[in-house]
Amino acid sequence: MNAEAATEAKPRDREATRQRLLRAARSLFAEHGYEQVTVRMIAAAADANIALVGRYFGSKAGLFGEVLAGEPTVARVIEGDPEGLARRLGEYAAERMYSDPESPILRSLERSAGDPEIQELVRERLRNAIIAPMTAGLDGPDAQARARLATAVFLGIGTMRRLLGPEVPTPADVDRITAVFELCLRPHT
Amino acid sequence: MNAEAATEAKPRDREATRQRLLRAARSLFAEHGYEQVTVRMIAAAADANIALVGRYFGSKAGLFGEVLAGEPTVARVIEGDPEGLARRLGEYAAERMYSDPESPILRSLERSAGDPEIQELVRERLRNAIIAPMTAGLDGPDAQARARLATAVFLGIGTMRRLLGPEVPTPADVDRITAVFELCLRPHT
DNA sequence: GCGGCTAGTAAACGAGCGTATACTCGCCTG
DNA sequence: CAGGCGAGTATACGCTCGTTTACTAGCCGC
Repeated sequence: MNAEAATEAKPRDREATRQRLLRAARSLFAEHGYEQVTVRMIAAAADANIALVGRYFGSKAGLFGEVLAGEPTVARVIEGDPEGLARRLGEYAAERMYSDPESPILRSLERSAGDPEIQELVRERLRNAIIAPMTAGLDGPDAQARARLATAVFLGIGTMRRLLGPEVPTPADVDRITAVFELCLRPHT
Repeated sequence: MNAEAATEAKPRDREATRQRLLRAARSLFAEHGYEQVTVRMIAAAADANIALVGRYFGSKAGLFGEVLAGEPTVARVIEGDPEGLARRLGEYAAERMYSDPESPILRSLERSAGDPEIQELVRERLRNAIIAPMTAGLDGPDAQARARLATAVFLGIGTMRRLLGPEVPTPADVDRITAVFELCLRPHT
């Protein structure tokens, strides 16, 4: 009757333990950001030993990198027809402003920037997984600058939500945010 | 001939030392954010003893709070006629994206959020010094939501600049960013 | 001229961190 | 059934952090 089977049985299974650590890390990083999460928290959440983080991922930074790499969350929003991109971004950002049912790792991007190694990981992820595919769907020479601006708005909304707490978005909010994204992404004034 | 007079003479002057610590802290916090700055760094930069931080400001958090309180930087941009607010925000954000000649403490807002006490300070500062005065210049029932969105864009641009490095803003960028702020602040669609 | 208030100093403390090491135990092969 | 490989564990190491304490030394009023 004690805390034996938290989520599922735990036989000696390297891969299963690895996955538990990965899932726990993903959840915690998304919730609190890289710096605020300790390997002890991750190990406890995964019901695993601290040393296994080092054993399976080399280091905390390595684990974070693997979490980032396995994160498909935003691709669904960004890829797809460029026509509805602004709308999808608007809805996603508005919903993110309200409540965060699934925890997207994107949320940790803005607040994980202490260790230079981590900053490099975040930068690369930001470029390759967000700005690059977004730029690919745009026309014009300043496509990257526009994608960058849209990403800035996206991150900023997340930051505000984190700092000030969620706020129920009205349909008007979604429309306004969508319009902002459209303006960011529009080829030229 | 050794490192005696770094910037100015240093007689036993409580107030002067306090100010040196305050200035050093302001600069470092703005550059690296709260978490990344240690009291040892501050004391070294101020050419003062570590213990004085505790003595004069109570704690590192207290020092940060005093730095925040004495920061008039953004008021100049936000206050003034609401007509040109979007333009001023646009120019400031664009310039901030490019280069940061004077170091505004605002930059540390987004990345200083670990300690709950600090988060509370940042939240309060964000509300009182940015959102509230911005809301005051707007009309309509959703004025605060609009100010909040504009602030989100503002912070997001800062975050991007910090993560990806500065990028030379073209006049078109300034215009686009200004248009974004106008859209954020406009009463209704 | 000197005693006491006070600015400034040096050093250490305790806690928390990421990481590494030495060990135990369960399972699977031969 | 015996042996060993590897998953999992307990624990400690080294470091840095913010903070505190005990001390030194300069100025100012009497």
